Amino acid sequence: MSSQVRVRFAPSPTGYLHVGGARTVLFNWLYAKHTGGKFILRIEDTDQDRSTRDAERMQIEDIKWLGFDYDEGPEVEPSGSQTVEPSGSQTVVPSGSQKRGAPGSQKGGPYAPYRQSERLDIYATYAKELLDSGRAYPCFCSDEILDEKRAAAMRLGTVPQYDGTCRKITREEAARRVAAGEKPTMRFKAPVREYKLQDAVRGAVVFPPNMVGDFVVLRSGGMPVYNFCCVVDDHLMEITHVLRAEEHLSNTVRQMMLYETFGWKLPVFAHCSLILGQDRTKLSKRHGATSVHQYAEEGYLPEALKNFLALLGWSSPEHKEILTLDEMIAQFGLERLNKAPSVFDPVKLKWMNGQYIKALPLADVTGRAIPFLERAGIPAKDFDRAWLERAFDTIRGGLETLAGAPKAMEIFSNDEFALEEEARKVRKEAGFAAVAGALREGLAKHEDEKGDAISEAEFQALQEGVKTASGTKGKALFMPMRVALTGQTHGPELKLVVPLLGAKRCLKRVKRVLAHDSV
RNA sequence: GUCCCCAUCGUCUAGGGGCCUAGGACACUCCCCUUUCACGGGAGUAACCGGGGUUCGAAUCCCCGUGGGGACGCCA
Repeated sequence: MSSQVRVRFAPSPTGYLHVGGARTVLFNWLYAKHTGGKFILRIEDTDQDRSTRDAERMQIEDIKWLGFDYDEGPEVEPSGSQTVEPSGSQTVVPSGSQKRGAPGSQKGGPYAPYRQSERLDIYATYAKELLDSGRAYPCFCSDEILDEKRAAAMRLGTVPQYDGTCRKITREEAARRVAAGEKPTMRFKAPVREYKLQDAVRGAVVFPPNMVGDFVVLRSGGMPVYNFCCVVDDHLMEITHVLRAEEHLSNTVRQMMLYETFGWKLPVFAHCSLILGQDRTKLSKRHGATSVHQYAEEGYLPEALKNFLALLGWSSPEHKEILTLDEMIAQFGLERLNKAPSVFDPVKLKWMNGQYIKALPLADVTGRAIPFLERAGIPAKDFDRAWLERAFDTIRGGLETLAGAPKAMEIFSNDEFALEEEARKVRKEAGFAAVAGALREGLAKHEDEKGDAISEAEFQALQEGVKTASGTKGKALFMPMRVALTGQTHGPELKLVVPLLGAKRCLKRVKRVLAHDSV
């Protein structure tokens, strides 16, 4: 039980969830599922200027849209979910019968709260411990002086780091200055020695002595800072593996110092390579679409996005490209994490999304396309569902995103279509009138005798009639019919389109195209 | 600038001393299927950053160089 894997995703709620974050969630989540461990969501909102509840809500929404559930986190209802017992010391309470406040049933999970802004008293305790033991000290240096010194160090070609000026200040003097209204930060006395990290993806990483100076653990307002909270929380929440992006690699030495002074066991660190934009710099907003939300809106499927992201920095031991979630869970491991950074290729994502649109159960994808159709003014919700699915099935093969559905579905939804450029040329061709005319007669006759419904076979028979009546065949027969029926020179097979449209609408369309000026 | 990390087709990657005249996928080109478009199938173009070692043998191991990235915050 105590050896159970516990991983976490710890975003700062300062904006949407971006694809890099999404991949980090994915890897953590996969690892938890793979090992039968727990996946925890922790909100790192100690930067009060930038963190918002709105952003937090958005990120959680995106995480859920992607299909990730978490075992512990803010606002997780404890009943019904298999919440873990802290240190395995509690008895398991049957789900549903837990009382609020009972051990192991706190809101969100046994290590609640999961929002750092709600854990301030915890950090205060540990900060005090550092101060009392002389491992940290108040620092009264102003921003201006610090900035100046940093700039000077850069110019000199050394690592800009705090010079320890305030280490010399006595407790008495510090107390006096605080009483006088000064607001110090609290700095941790960084030990000067080499630190060796055994990283699960990088291998042995050596941080030389003097790599970092005394760093801030408490802001002047008393608010703790990332490196400090992260360590305290990971320890308290019994996180066993820290899977995060490489940008945190050099932070790790600071965190190791903290683990060391508190005498806490280090979790396993796994720093995966970054995702880069086309220009090979860290993927960011200026590279275009980078938020998960944006991809959702553009008609990408969460399955496709997950699959694509999984292959950025990880590869399947079976060398597969298209993997189901279950396959990913079964095959995921830290050993196959790639050290080299990878460039995000939106073209391949698109391709993969198309693969999923084609492969997912028809009823499922059709359902997901409906909002896109509705948004484009196609009242898909009102259509007969079976009919909609059949229609969607004829066009899904050509779709790369769901956002393309409205345009593709127009062939079925819009009887008042305008002729495309190429279609106009076809209409001007000599044989057009004969074919379209024969088609009109055939459709009128069908409607007269058999009504609106027209089967695939019936349409093909009708087509034979048009063929003989117009004396055309092949493309000369086929293109005019397509144009008269759809206004386009391409699209799904007519024998599939016509039965879906019905004789009546087909007739109406042909008549309209035949009346030149109307289109 | 300093420190850390990284280096296989344009991109994602396989490979971890002989199986490599380097495999797959996206993209691109061509062909086939198709009375359209797409889908699908087939073929093709295209890579081990450079230099030194180690070794009978290096894409693979070591060193140096070069290139790229990241970090150097009272951001995370």
